[in-house]
Amino acid sequence: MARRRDLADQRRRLSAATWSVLAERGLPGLTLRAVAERAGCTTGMVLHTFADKQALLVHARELLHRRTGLRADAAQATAADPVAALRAVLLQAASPTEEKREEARVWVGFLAAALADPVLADLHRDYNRRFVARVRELVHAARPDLEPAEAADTATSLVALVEGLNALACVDPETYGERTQQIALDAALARLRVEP
Amino acid sequence: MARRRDLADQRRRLSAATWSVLAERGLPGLTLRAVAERAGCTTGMVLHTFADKQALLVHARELLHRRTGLRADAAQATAADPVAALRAVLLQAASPTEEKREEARVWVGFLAAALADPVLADLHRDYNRRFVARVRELVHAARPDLEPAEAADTATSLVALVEGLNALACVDPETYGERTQQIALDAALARLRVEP
DNA sequence: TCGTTACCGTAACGTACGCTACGGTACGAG
DNA sequence: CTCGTACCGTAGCGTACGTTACGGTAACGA
Repeated sequence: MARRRDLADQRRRLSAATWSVLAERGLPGLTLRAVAERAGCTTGMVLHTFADKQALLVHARELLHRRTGLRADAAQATAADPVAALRAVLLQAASPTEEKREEARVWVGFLAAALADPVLADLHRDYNRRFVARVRELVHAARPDLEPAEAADTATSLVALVEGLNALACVDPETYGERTQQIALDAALARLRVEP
Repeated sequence: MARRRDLADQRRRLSAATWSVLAERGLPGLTLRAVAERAGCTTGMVLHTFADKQALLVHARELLHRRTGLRADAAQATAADPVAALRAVLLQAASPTEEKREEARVWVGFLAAALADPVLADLHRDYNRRFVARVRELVHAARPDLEPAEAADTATSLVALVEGLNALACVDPETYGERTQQIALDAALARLRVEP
């Protein structure tokens, strides 16, 4: 036996480097060499940790989803009432701050990559459906009187609004600033507080 | 003098080929060779028509914007009342049909390309702001009683919803089908019909 | 009809990519 | 301390990219 490595930690570091490069240089700049340089290692180490580039992307995508999921759990848990929980979950999924906007750029990059890669497309679809399901349950908790179909439509609408805010904030953070995103979300949520 | 070419037509054809490749193969598959093959010519002809790849992308982006703008004009003109005009403009900007979904994939591709290319980013921001301005005026026409700031917030919200529907329909057309998109838009527009 | 010239296809250049193979190196076991 | 092995950096392979240069070709004026 010889020296052992922390494989999980390496994968985590390389995924973080992948996000960083993707946010900064975009999809065309996401090369194994760039990821290796950002992680402070070589392409040899990257391809000893992941079988190929797609495996790296898949792991980075999964880890990103898990991270946002945990953040959503936290936001949901600390909220006082169901409406506040719904608002907290949606707000943290949007990208008001610069840090979140970087995450939104990563999200757009993965979305564009998914258009050419069926595996990434499956992941994207799965994860988005899970997010819709979470929002749907929160909508149901906030407004138990709504029909299931109505709650589902509301959830897909809210998720679309959030992802639209993310996409637009990527390229025009001035128009889609923190205040604007909060106002947009609160306006959409206002329909849940009063009877239609 | 010798044979003359229709430069504008060539540019139009190559831009159409660019959209087609971008929708089908995604951003990584958008190579000059693929565009040339789709257009039925060679890379030599492409680079005699455009100075370089970026010029081709910029032209394709501008033409796409002009096309969607004209379609929005048409939708707006045939509507009976301001609310109907607003609804028609937003619906045609969303992607209910398969044909529109292809356009949405192109839109996502350009968005991702804009994250790495400042020129494309400028175009994207400009065009989106113009779309927001159009929607803002339609909102004002539909609800003249709203404060300007309120109308602006409503417009940015509606645009975000539409683009979110587009982005999500790209990767999950089942969840974000024609009916769902219409319901989402109508629900958002319902707030404009009644006094808050 | 013929020469001129704008046009574009062909071929190849340099570069950077994903990926592989091999050799050196550092660590844990004995 | 020393051996053996798991690990990873180095170097380079083949490929495909954007771009360029040049020669052939087709159309227009005369």
